Order: sequence, then C-alpha cells, then structure tokens
Amino acid sequence: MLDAFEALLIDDGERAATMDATARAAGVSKGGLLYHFGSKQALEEGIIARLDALVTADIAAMSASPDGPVAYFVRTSAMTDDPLDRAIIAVSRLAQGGHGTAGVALRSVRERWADALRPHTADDTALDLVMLVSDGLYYNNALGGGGVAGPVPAGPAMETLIALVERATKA
Amino acid sequence: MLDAFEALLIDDGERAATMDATARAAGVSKGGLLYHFGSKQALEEGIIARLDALVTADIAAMSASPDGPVAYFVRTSAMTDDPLDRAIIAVSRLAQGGHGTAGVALRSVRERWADALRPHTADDTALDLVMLVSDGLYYNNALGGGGVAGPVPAGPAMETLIALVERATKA
DNA sequence: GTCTATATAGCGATAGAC
DNA sequence: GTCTATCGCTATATAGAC
Repeated sequence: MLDAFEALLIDDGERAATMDATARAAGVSKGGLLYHFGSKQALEEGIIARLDALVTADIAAMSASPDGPVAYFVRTSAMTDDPLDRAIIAVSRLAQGGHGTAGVALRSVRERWADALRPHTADDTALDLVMLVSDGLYYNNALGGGGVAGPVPAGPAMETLIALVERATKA
Repeated sequence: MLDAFEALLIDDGERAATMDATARAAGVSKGGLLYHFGSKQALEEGIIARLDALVTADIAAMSASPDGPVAYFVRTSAMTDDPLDRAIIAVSRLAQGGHGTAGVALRSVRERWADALRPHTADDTALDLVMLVSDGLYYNNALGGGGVAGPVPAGPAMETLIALVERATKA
C-alpha cells in the first residue's frame, strides 16, 4: 500500500494520490486501506518513516564506499528507480503540497547527509557545492514526472561531472 | 489576483491555493475572480506566462552583468523575495502537484538559461555544474515554505561559493 | 480483515440579481 | 464588474454487514 501511494505521488503528483486511487492501485477497497492506515496523515507518515530508514542505510553505505563518499553521494543522487530516491521524490511532493512535517523531514535528511560528508570536503564552501549539486539532481528528477528523461547527466557525462566536483571540493 | 495566487502557492502549497482562498486573499469574491480568470487553469497559465516574461528580462540582465553571467546566475538563484524567484517557486509547486504544462514551462525556462550560459563555461560538464548548483539553490528555497531561513549560503558564504564555482567552470 | 454503503465537507464552475 | 446562491463532483472518513 505504501508502494502504491509512493508511485502515485511520483507519477501523478500529490493531487492525484488520494485514498481512493491508492486503494485501487494496491488492489484493495477504500475501507480496507483505512483499516491499516487510519487516516491519510498516517499514510504520509508511513512514507516519511520509510525515507528515514532508507537514509540511515544509505549513509552507512556511503561512508563505506570504495570510491569515497562524495563520488558515491553525487552518483546516487541521479538515480530514479532506486527505493531511496523514489522515497525522497515522494516526500518532496508532499512537502510542496503544503505538508509541514514532510518539509521538516527533508531538511533533517539533508542535514544528516551533510554531517556525514563534512569530514570529506575541504571546507564549508566545498560542502555547500556538493550538497547543492545533489539537490539540483534531485530537483531535476522530481520534475521528470511522467518518466520523461530529464536533463540530468548520465553515464560518462556523470562520471566527468563527479570528477569535476571532486577536484573542486576534495579535502 | 495573480499575486495572491502566487503567495498562496508559495506559503501554503498547491493544495491550499484554491479559487476560494485566492479570491479571499485578493479581496474579491469567487465570482469576481472568475470574471477575470474563467477557470483555475487560466489562473495557472497566468503565472506561467508571468514567469516566462520575467525570465526573458532576467536573461537580458544576466548577459549584461558586469560580474559575468555565471556569477549573476548563481547569486540570483538564492533570492527569495525577488519576483522572478517567487514565480519559479510557484510554478514549481504547480509542477509537483501534477500539472504537466507547468513542468514543461520549467524545463523550457531552464533550457533558455543554459543556452545563455553555455558560451561562458569551459564545456558541457562545467555548464552542468553551474545549472545544478542553481537548481539546488531553488530547490532549497522551495522547501523553505513558511519563510524559515533555509540552509542556503548567504552573504560572504555565497560570494565564496560563487568564486569556487567560477574557478571550476570558467571558459 | 475486507467489503459496501453513507455522512460530511470543500472544490471548481454556473446562473442570475444588482 | 462584482456579488450571492447553488449545482455537481470528489475527497476523507465513518458505520456496519459479512
């Protein structure tokens, strides 16, 4: 059910992610959905909690990455089919729809990433640059909407970008 | 009326920017609002058209900036009270709400900026970096919501960031 | 647990008085 | 031009059968 809600948020926007549509996409009735999630807010808190857990796992993976955390961070910011990136985009949709708690959650997630990256960047300006490039990648993915390929660099272009960012920010 | 609609989108999200709320904020009745804008879609097209006009003016100003277009572009991407930046955030809210035309408009705007900046960057990777930093700044401003100060660098920190970006991307 | 009603409220849009 | 009143639709949520 959370998967269905998430997919609706990503593919059709916040407005279309109704209880009715979520229930239909999950293959249950509205009543059945509301038995598990007593309100729409509970559904929203569900994907926020999922995002939090995925970020915790990602920060662990990032810190252990053989490439170095910065390369890992930038590279994975451009993925679209990853569960983590889907969770971020879904929560971002909620935040832009006016849900305050979603915005707070996104800011907290960003801060956790920044804390993990700070030791690997030359100074605060370098950290700002890395974070902003990542934010930019997410923003463009979020605008993708109907699965249309966005202007985000991919493949070799992405590797060149990572090299440029690393050169500019290396501790 | 467009101002009221824009302010509601920015401050309270797409969900709260209803015809009713817009009319109330503009000091007219729903009927009065619908006399000027025959539908909600007309209201949305109104701010999209306004965004387009503001971007045209901004690209002209950017190209003539004494600092150079890249510095101008990054610096002005972090403003929040500027009419242009407010228009971008408002249209971005619409896009994330599922309005396809708003997403198309944002992509077109981004492409126009990229075309104007391309001659001033070393290569396509450098251009990507500049665009992504700008996108990241907008994204963070968009998450600001209720006017809370975001994690966007300001003042001297912004100037240092601009210097770093210019060093990394100069043609 | 999952379903089919149904209650309640808010949205966009129309009609017609003034 | 601007208003009030109202229609038709859809959203969230509840009640109760199975």
